Amino acid sequence: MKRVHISQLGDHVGQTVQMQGWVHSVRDQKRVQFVIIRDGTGLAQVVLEKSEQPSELNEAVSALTPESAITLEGEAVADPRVKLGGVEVRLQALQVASAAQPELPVAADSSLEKRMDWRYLDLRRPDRRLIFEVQTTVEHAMREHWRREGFLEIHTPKFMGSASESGAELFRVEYFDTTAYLAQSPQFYKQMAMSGGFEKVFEIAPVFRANPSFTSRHDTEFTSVDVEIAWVDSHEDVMAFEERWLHEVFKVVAERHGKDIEETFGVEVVVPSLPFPRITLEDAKDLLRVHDHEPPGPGDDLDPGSERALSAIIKREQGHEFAFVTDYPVAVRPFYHMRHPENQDLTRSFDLLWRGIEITTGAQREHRYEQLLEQARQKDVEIGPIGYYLDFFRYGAPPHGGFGFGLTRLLMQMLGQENVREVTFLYRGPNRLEP
RNA sequence: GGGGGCGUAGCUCAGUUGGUUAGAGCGCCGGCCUGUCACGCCGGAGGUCGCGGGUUCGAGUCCCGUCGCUCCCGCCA
Repeated sequence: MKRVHISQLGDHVGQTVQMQGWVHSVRDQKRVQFVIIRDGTGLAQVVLEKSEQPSELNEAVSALTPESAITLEGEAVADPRVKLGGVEVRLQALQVASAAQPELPVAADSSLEKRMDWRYLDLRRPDRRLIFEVQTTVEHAMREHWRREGFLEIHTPKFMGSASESGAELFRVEYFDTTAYLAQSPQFYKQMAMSGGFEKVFEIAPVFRANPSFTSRHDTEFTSVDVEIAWVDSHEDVMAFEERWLHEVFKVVAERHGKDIEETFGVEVVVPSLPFPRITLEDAKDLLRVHDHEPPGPGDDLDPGSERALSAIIKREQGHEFAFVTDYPVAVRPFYHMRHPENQDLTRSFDLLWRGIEITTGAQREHRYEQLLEQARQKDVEIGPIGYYLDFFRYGAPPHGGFGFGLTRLLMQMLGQENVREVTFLYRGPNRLEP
């Protein structure tokens, strides 16, 4: 007997098949019983006639509780009466692998908190499943693109002896007789790869930030997508890579899931045209003022409200959902961002906004040892603990740049979700360590 | 860390100016129903109104405290 996934059922009409999945619902009538079974590929109707004297199989169907894990066998039959795909399975045998207790603790419309408490039940919903189908496609498309362009994948340590200077707070952990810190970013190590001669590297890995942030787009552990590229002339080369790469990723997602995403979440996956708009931070502030949105003061980064407003303006005026904001002042960037040769107050840096939120921070890095040392001093960065990092630049470091990219923020915007928790397999925040 | 909002049945919520026995929909349990597909119909069970204190003849409702959640700001991806 052939074991089939529900999406393949149509190819097996007339055959006896085995299916495995969860009880989606049971409609137990006088003369006929229906079970809707669900697996990772979809929903299917299972039917069983009932005579005056109910059979053992009838009794077993009557006893099914929603969300029980079952294996069943039956004949796949085409029947135009079946609204669910026109095919149903005439039940012949049923095994309950694991019965669900009656009264589920969550429903699709439950609060986010309750759904997080019972995340495994939440994830069984087909629309939640789609999120992770898309995530898998996104990461795969990213990797394909990287490999085509000769990138190497690296896995950097998550235990560190000192901060990686992202500005975020550090988690301290006991480490034998000393203290270690959880990595906030693979920043220093991907730069080491540059000095290691790898030229182009990427990493998709967790990062940890001890910020007590209570917003819909922050968590204490999240998946960061990191890229670093050698021999760049400026941050422009980094942006050129990122837009090309995202264009490709969006193309793949749109082709493979565009229709499902539109039907399920009501949002269109728009493949962004090249190049993405670019605007300096100061020009962005001017643009906001022209449109009656008061931006933060000189020298300050954009606040979330300004980011939303800027995205909306650029979308309206240029028809583009993305925007690179460039040339941030030294004050709001880490010491290792390279400065503009012609203006020492500005960095060769950028953020990428998509649909109003920041999904990337990037820059050309300062690869000249003396200059880097000087910039660290100017920012009052303690040199001692990062000596190992500074050493990376003592014996021939190529000019390089890169970016960090928030995978969950991308998915949240792509799928019209209002919270990164929805697109995170298991969310970690200031008040959540379980499940 | 600062500010706003919310905690009532398994789930989502309503609950008037403080007033008898706290309600609805969904779900659950039982019965009925000739193919349902959001099945339908009838019946039933189910509550420490987050927790503690106060005001009052009387508190789900008012006051104070506390815990939890959530969103915004700050910080960032």
